[in-house]
Amino acid sequence: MQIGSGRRSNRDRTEATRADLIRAARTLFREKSYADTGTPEIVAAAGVTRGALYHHFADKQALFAAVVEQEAAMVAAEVDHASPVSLPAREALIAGSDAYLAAMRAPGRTRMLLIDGPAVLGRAAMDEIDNSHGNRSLREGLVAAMRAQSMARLPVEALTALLAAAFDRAALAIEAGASAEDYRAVLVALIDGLSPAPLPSTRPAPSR
Amino acid sequence: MQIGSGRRSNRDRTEATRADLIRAARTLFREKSYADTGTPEIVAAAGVTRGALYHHFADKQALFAAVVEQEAAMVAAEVDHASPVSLPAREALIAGSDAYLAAMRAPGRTRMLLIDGPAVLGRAAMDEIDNSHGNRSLREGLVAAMRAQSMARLPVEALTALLAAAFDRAALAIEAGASAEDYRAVLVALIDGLSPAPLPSTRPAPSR
DNA sequence: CACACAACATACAGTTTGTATGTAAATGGG
DNA sequence: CCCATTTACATACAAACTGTATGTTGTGTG
Repeated sequence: MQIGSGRRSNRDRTEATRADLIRAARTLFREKSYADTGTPEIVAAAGVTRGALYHHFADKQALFAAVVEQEAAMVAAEVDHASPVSLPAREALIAGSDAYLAAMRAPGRTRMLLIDGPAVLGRAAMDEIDNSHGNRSLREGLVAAMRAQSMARLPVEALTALLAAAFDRAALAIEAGASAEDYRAVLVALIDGLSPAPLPSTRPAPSR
Repeated sequence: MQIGSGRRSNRDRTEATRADLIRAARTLFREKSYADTGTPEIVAAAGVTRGALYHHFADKQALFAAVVEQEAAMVAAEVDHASPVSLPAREALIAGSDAYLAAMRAPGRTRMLLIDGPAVLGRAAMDEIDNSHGNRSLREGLVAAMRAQSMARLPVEALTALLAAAFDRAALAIEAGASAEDYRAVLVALIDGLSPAPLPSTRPAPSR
């Protein structure tokens, strides 16, 4: 039996090969760094040759970009899934940040998205990817909180970027073995600190 | 005339060559990325051969580490110089963050310290470098603020790391062309938000 | 002064990336 | 249905780079 060996359309071939390449590359980029992963290794894992790679992608960076974009979308999906719109603004933000930290625990994600991504694609490109996927819900959550008067009115882009940066660093620290509770407590404190008036019971988390 | 051509001691030779290599590498690493800078180019700029490089440094990474360490120390020195201990805790923190953002405007510093550094040396190594130079004053400032009751008591390591991450991202955004005022305002808001009670007149400092 | 060693310079081997070329399969018009 | 063209690959090649091994010159030392 030959699995789908008959006459495959060109579009199917392309789709399948691209998917194979991206899948193999994703696995390797999660295990090792971008620099430590060679194209011969990738194509071997994908079961094709380097010719196929360079036919479908301009270069190694382009393949990496495709992988990163997909991975960022996956993270964003997990986060969006976990923070329903029904929650009040502050709780939605905290739920979202918890979901983000949980999603970033998948092995290799932090290095790929937070370390190699900016280094290989540049921070501008990473910002674009982030803004088109993950950061959008964060920014919308912040805008909603501001509208609900539960957050100080601040430049939205800057606030989004800096909170996202804090989330990112927290994810890195937690993967490096730091206390997730500590980082969560500080993140919550940062969020709550942005409330114009102190919330009824904004008891600071106990320092470890 | 031969500049110091006579009999140079071995220690002098080593010192001079290492300095030449680090200087040339620093210039190039500030202009281009780590990946785009080859060792042939570095040694040519330094006026030596690759043999000298690999005699004094284990590999390209080790040279990069030396450059990064020096650059991080320079930044830390500029920051420490600009935030005298006489200021009250909050003002010292803000002065320090301003100084940090100013120091990071030196061309190429953000890429080298915030992008390539973590990617090439790993975030663990970068944390070690940061903690031994720049982050120390930040952490001390935070501890002082907590002691002065002008800041919520939070896990110090986590708070230091997350604020540093926000500073870093602000530096990157500003270099990318974002509004320095916006980012400064958000940073100040984040710092002020950590005060347990709203200060009497926490009027945001006029953005420069 | 001679021997040992440090500080290089040169030569080499192995990999990797991107490109150029070649081949088989698919698409589309007549 | 057939043939020309294009697409999807595979193979071969050239260039560059990194790290190492080897050779040479200068320095310290008994």
